[in-house]
Amino acid sequence: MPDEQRPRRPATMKDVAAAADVGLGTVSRVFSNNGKVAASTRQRVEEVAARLNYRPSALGRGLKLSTASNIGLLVTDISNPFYGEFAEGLLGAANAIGHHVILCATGEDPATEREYVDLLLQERVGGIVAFPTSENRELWRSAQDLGTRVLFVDRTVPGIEAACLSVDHQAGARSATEHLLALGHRRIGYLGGPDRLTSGSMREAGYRRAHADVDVGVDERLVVRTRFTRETAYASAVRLLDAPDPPSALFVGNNVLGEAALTAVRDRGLSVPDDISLVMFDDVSWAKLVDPPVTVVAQPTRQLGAMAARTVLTARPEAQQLLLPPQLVVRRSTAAFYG
Amino acid sequence: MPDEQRPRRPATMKDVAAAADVGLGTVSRVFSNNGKVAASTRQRVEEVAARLNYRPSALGRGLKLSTASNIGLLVTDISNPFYGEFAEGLLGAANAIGHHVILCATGEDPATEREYVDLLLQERVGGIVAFPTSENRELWRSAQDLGTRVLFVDRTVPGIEAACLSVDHQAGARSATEHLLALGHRRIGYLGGPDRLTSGSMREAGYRRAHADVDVGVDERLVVRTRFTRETAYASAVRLLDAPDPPSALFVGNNVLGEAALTAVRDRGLSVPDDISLVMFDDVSWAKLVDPPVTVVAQPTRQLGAMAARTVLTARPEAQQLLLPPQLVVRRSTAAFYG
DNA sequence: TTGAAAGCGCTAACAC
DNA sequence: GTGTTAGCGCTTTCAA
Repeated sequence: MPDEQRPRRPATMKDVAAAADVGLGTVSRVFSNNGKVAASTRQRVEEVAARLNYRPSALGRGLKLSTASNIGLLVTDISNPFYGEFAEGLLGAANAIGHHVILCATGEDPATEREYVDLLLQERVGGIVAFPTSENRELWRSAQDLGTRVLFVDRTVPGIEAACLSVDHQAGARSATEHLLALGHRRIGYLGGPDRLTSGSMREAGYRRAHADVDVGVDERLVVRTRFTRETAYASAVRLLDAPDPPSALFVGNNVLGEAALTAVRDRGLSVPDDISLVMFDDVSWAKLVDPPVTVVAQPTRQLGAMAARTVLTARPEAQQLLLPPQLVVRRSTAAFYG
Repeated sequence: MPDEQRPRRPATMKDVAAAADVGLGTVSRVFSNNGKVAASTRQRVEEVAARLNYRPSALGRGLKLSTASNIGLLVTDISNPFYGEFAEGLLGAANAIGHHVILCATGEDPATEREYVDLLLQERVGGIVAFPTSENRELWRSAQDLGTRVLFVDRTVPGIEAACLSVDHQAGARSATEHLLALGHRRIGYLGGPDRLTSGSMREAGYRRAHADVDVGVDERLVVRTRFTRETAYASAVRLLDAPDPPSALFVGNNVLGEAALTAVRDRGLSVPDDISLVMFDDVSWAKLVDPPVTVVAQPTRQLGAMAARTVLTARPEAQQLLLPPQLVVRRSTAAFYG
């Protein structure tokens, strides 16, 4: 008995055409679903194709149409649950319109970003959905010049006109801060990301705006910006808590920072919300799981992802802004302050 | 002043060749880095290419070589932090060897899985790394017949010989259960996934094995299998806790189940570990954040992902098993039981 | 070391 | 309705 036959070479359209005794065009019409094909012919072709284990090559098709039908997703860290949620939403919507998603994680590193975008451009993706570092202006311009749709999420790149999808960070931060101010807090710490990032600076602006609205001054020693790594975030949180005249409340800019802050608070032996109130941007699963559950600014993360998938392929370079409202979810990590 | 020039059509190798006044082959040699090219020629070509904003088309290249240099990753839910960690590890390693990753999420649905694998096959990916549902045998066989490398992770598909990478679920579950038994627990609940999944049945086997080793019987009413959705998991956890003679300890099979169990325990007004001890498979970030921190069986998740990337493209169909050891991390959710 | 040419699998335009 | 054909952008002989 001979070796089981394992075709090294996948069947091509030509093979199918020959086996079904029809022309190449006919097979193409069957699989691309346009043009007329007699029902009987179609059936015969499909049978033959199934027998040959034929799958149309996206490579051949893409080359001919000179575009691949997939989209690139550029996040900073897919193990961050926020990006996980976003990706899940994006994936579902992309699949619904028949597009594959190529995933890239930059780790906030501009060089890695450059490398990945270059590769996506080589793949001739139809569009790129990105949480960009704020660098690489030339690169993004090249991408647009090449005809690749670009949709930024949460952040922008100075000098680049591109569609941008985002939650209203400023409004979210403002409502969180207002919540704390209304509870009587006057010394509210802010732990945020690098202000080079749009989302970070908008959140900080919201925090300041809320203070200004009620004529409370911001103590600059209580405003700390840090990179999104566990170590630096933790160190920054500690610095905030150890300030000479420490804050009675803390507003943290995302879930990674929130983890760090919560850990630091615990390590300090402080209790939430008795010693310090806590509000976090992003409603990740653990916010409800810890004790007390954390008051958060919730983003419609999954919808954001789905919307990105639906938007990116039609994104016009003329800056188009899509702003979704976030929502304050009050839980038990925030309490009234009696000075 | 005329409109800024935005080439609708990306420059091709031919354009570069013409502009640099060399042959097509020469340009190809420059960018594919094989064959000899004079240094001066190379430089000229590179300059011209940069000026034209040229990027080699992966489509053309893939068609010619009849394989795309990317790999498909098929998870069930990328918003699950376990898959996020895994993907992060995979991405890093794949990037290091110059491969793109196409991400797919099945939601444990065989039909969705079929759809995605079909698409990956059409894309002519070099390999597929999958956490498969246990169905679709024919599909996986087709994939292998087409010459696509397949690497299963954590699970297998009946009837398919494929390389499989996994943590030693049985050993992990066993050590978790032994830990509880050593603490004096005799009624240990098990909340696991569907036993159709290899990982689930291995974990259950480990749980049973630990009992057998010390001659403690397993009360079948304390063994509950559930789907990985929040609702069903929560309902199952409640059922376990409300059993007539409830368990004094609980071993849960993954982080989603763990979330559900913890929530159910809280809603029941029980306290951990006084009323019930808890061990979970997967060391996700919130395990350290909740109070008390949860004892877990930690997987080297990121390494698993990196190893998958490095393995998949050489994976031989002859079943090859790679088993990594998990590690019990004792924290404060488990305590001695004094019957 | 370089140029010319064939062809990878597919689509679309055209002829029948 | 269906067959034929000309490329899409690239790699790779084969000559020069």
